[in-house]
Amino acid sequence: MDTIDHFNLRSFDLNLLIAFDVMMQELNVTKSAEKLRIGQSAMSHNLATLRMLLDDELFYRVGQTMRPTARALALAGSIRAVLVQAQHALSAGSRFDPATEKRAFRIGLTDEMEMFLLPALISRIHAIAPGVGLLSRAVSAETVGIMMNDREIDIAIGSKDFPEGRCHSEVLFESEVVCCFNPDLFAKVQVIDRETYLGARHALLSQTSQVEGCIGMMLRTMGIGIDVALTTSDFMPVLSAARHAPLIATVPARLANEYAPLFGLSICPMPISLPLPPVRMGWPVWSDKDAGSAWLRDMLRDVVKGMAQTNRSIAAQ
DNA sequence: GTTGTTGGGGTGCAAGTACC
DNA sequence: GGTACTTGCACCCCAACAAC
Repeated sequence: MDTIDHFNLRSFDLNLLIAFDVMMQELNVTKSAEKLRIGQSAMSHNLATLRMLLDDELFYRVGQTMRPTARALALAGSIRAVLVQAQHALSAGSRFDPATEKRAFRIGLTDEMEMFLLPALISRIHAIAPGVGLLSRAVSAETVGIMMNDREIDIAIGSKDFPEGRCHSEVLFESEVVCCFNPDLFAKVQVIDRETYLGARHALLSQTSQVEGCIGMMLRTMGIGIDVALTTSDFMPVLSAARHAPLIATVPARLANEYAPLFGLSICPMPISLPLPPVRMGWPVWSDKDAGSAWLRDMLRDVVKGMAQTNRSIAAQ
């Protein structure tokens, strides 16, 4: 059995491991500090202490982001494992062993998130937690709070704010939309510029009863009106409509990149900058002490992080 | 046992630096 | 010029220790 050098460990503030772990997730000193609820300079001091103790730069700056060194990458897995184990040990009465657990989680997702996240999430869960299942429930901004309150879902993902006080939330990733169009139906158009966008008819997504959808609403609040020919809650009909009619489909970039080519559609950046809310993950306060729920949140963070890394490598090629 | 002193650790402020 | 990170310095808190 391994022995523990208590004397040496005593000289190492274990909070530094938490700082390291958060830094590995955020790769940003300011955001890590916010997450730990300390000042940005305190976070920087923590990093400096870690660098001195571990005799490695750990994170180095590249432009506006921080990148982990090989040593940091090598340490990340072990440190995360130590922290997860500590959390499990401390959450009395609430243990969760993914390898043996038989349980179904209920996740509230929009149609977009279902297509985007679910395949990668279930693939990851299947690999490490064969007894865990997922039940996807459709949610909207109007229903998410009620469903959490009624314990119909363990976790929800969407772009709307979650009811304050009754649940916690955190940003999973930033939103981005692009324009998709059938080049055969838009003669002489290579790129959708502002003038073309405003002069065209549109197919949009809407999670509410509003015909104009959230994109149309955002544009209206900016004093811009567009001609909306179609809105649906499902993005596949939106893309299909753009394939068969001279319509511009404004859809999330993540889905456009994957599915627009299947419909023979061209993809262009959105010519008008929109204040899109980030995609957030929310969970009810009653699930705070549920180790399984915490595990699922970690899975989602990892899946999103993995997708971001994949996108970065594709962009770099 | 109580009180005062000292030193270490953690944090924030502010200035400096690097990068876009 | 704006944003993000680093660094030096000062402050505060708290534990350890000494003096009474």
